Amino acid sequence: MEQLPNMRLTTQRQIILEELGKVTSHPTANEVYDMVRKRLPRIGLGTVYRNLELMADSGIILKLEVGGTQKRFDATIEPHYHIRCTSCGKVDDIAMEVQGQINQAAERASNYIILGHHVEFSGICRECSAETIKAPLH
Amino acid sequence: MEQLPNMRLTTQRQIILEELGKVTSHPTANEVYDMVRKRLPRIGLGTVYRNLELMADSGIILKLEVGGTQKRFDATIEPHYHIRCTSCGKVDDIAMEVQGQINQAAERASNYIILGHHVEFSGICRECSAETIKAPLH
DNA sequence: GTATATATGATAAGCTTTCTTAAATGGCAT
DNA sequence: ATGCCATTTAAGAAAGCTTATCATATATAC
Repeated sequence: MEQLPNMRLTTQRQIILEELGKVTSHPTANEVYDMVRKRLPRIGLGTVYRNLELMADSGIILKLEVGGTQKRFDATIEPHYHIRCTSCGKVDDIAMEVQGQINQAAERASNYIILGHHVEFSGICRECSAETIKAPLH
Repeated sequence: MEQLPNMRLTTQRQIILEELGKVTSHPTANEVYDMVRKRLPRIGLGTVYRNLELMADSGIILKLEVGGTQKRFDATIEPHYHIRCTSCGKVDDIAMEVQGQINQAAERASNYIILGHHVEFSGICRECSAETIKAPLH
């Protein structure tokens, strides 16, 4: 989780970071790839993955290991929780207080040195619950 | 998350469930495959994946969507939190109280119908922290 | 300017899900 | 019970997502 001393700020990295910062959604690696490719058409998907991973390790961005098929990335690194719609798969930030005190509880309840925690809620978003009401007989 | 009415208890399903119940670790799909194959040598890896997924959807078992490369499965379905060692990747249960009240906080802070939540702590397990002390110059 | 370290893009490999086909099961009317 | 049909399942193949590997290119340090 530390900034590596010899990490260069390449064009690719800069543009990946910029594009990720433009959106408030939590794009998948492939979505980032699509955004970046408009400005760097010759970039490889592997480079996008490698750099998202590296930046997540350095703490510059957040990698969301949430439910669902694909992993997602977030330019906002202030600790915050997420909620995923089990119906459409969308992931939103949730504006609630981070429960810092549960780290101490975890420290007491385990043999681990606690580094942090992440909470993911699951639920049904407003759009999907509206869908369900409109078309309940599918 | 509901038990499907027409879900058969096939031999494959029964043995997958039995083998998963035998261990307290949180095996990956491939580890379950290895265990099951000793009793059903002709079972396909796809069948193991499909059935673990199906049983997780039905609520019979738990699918841990935690960090790391591979997903893990757990026969214990009572709500509980997990902790993952960032050094060796091991996942343990953590014996602390489930914070049910944060679901209400999440309900207030979002437009979602909250179904539940999961907490994953990250930390360094005792074995790995001992390693680090013994060999700090790697 | 040269040596060294790091990054890129292409490719391969690993993990997981989805699709297809064939077999098995359960219900229902003989 | 027997046969028929619709549904469910397994297995294997294929496709999708992610990570690792490799040769080449690029940037940094001296």
